[in-house]
Amino acid sequence: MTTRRPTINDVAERAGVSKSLVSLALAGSAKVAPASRAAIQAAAEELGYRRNAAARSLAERRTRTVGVLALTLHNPVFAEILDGVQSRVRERGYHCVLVTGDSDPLVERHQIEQLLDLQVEGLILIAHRQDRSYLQEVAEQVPITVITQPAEVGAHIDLVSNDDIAGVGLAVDHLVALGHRHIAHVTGGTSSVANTRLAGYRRAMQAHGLQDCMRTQDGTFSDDGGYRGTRALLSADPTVTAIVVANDIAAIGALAAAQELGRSVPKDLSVIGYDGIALSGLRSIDLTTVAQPLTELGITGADLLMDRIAEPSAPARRIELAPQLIVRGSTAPANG
Amino acid sequence: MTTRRPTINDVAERAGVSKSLVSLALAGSAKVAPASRAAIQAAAEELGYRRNAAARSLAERRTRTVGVLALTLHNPVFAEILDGVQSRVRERGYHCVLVTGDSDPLVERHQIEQLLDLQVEGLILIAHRQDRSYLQEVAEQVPITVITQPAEVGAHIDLVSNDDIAGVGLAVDHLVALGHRHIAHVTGGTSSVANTRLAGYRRAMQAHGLQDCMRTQDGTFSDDGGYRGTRALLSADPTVTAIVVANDIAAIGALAAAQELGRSVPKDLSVIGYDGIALSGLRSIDLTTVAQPLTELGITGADLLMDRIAEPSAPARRIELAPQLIVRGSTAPANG
DNA sequence: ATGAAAGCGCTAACAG
DNA sequence: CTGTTAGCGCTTTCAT
Repeated sequence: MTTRRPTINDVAERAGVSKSLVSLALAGSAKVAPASRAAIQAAAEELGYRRNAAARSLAERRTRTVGVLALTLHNPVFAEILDGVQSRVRERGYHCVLVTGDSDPLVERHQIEQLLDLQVEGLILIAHRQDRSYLQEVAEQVPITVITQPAEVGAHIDLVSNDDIAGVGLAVDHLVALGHRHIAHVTGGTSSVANTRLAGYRRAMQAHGLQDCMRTQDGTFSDDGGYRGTRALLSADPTVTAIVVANDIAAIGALAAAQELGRSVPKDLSVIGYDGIALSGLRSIDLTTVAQPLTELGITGADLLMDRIAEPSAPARRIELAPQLIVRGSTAPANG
Repeated sequence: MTTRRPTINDVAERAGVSKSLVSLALAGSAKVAPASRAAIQAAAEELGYRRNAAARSLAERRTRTVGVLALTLHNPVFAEILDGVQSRVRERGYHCVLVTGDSDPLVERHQIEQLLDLQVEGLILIAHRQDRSYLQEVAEQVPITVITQPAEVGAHIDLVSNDDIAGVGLAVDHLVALGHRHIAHVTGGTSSVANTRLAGYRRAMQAHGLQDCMRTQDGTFSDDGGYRGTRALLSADPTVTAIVVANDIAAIGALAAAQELGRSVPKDLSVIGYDGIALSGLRSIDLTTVAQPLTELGITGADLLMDRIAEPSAPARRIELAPQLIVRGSTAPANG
């Protein structure tokens, strides 16, 4: 620990060869004599040698590293997307450096700058908070793939998202099929994701000729937002029999609000979430939800980025994945 | 993006000075003439220059980076600890590289090796799965701080953990005060953390003279583990009136199991969790729990590591933080 | 206050 | 198959 780390020179000296040969051997080249290879391996082993990643990337002029920014680690939805991202990135021979902005655009931007300093070869942004022009600027330096954020993205940026319009449609369809008409929406706030889900709600309600029954209430993507929104909604309008909440975490808050107001779920009130996090399936929560293909979102995002790194001038791709309704115990027929 | 990134030489040329001066100016040295400084700043700006972290660490022979390994990102308990770690590490002028082993010891080890290749100056392990001898070996190369894992740690390794023995004691005390005697424990499995909590349970029960009422059931630290464990327990022994579950996530599973078996919580059965994750406070969960000072655990861990990096030969420190009982709606008087 | 020169540890041609 | 020679982009003496 106190002593200097062994370098490739130390290994070369000990093995009695040149350092280039050590480099070759360590890279697994076929044209190193078995004897030399063995000597080198032994020397490296004995010395506890590990190559210096900084020196390596400097010499190779590439870092084999991609930066990944997740909005927050507190919502498990990101852990699930990250599973996909990390596994695929590693499969393709790159490393991930993971950072969060804790939902704060400034921190987020600072983190992105850090990643850029690290000379990441690409950037994956999972539900970022940056504006289009900044992203565009960054995209000029390094390929970017955005996961989950349909709007706010400029040219040259690859994108994979879930089809939220269709997803919220699934939710509304399900409720309508159960006989509900007074279906309200508790929103996720003002982000582009929240807006898209709101738009999906409006479109679906209209498609069912239910525009006169539309009712929206401001909320956030947090437990508390869902709780407050639902309380306000139910107090102001007791005719509501079903609520589409902007995400699962907020829907869990909605469940609590309903319970406090004496509305039994699903008998008196149906509640439906969005995301499909593992949590929603916990038996004590048992939330009907629209599941995004979370891991696949991550895998696809990683593929997009790695493809672009391999071929930077390829045209930008926009992929939309299909959501899936998971019916659980928080929804039931109206007037049940 | 296609064009080569500007280097310090480009900046120097453009500003009409030597690259050493650029280096000095960028480091904020006072002995750079204001005029040169301005020219350099302007040139850097125009070129969109950012210094290459790899080259820098190579020249400086330090990376200003610490590696952080978290057991998994799926349990939000780690997000909360990480908040503390990251904020303090950054405050002290270092960067974090965050990785997970997804609860798999092999993946975990591979990740640690990666971090070592990156030449991190220190390692923070949050609930790792490595054995003592491997850790010891790594600790010879780089300072290590372990968060949350009381046992399994050798010499020269700093440590901060929650006092789980006392924590489980708090839980048992609370239940005893409510009149419970048949207090069972659903364990977290075989990890050292799980063992410590089990030991805490046994000790507390004995302290109350309740050794004859002790009842333990194998579980895991997951929702499912809590669910299965609780089902098995309740089916085998209906006299149990209260359960201490190994962590919050598993306790949420326990809640569901109780409900399915027709035991109403807290009326017929008290359930208490461990960790104090935000989730446990959600109104629809409302779990009584023993809260660890999660953020503080992270901050303290970061401090320990940074202190040791600054002074490698200081004696190892072991810090234990005090847990705190949070009484919510999942516990109530016995025979209520 | 500024520049020249010497590396940091490694890879990558290029000769043999 | 193996060694020599150049850097990669930056910091850091050491002169001036």
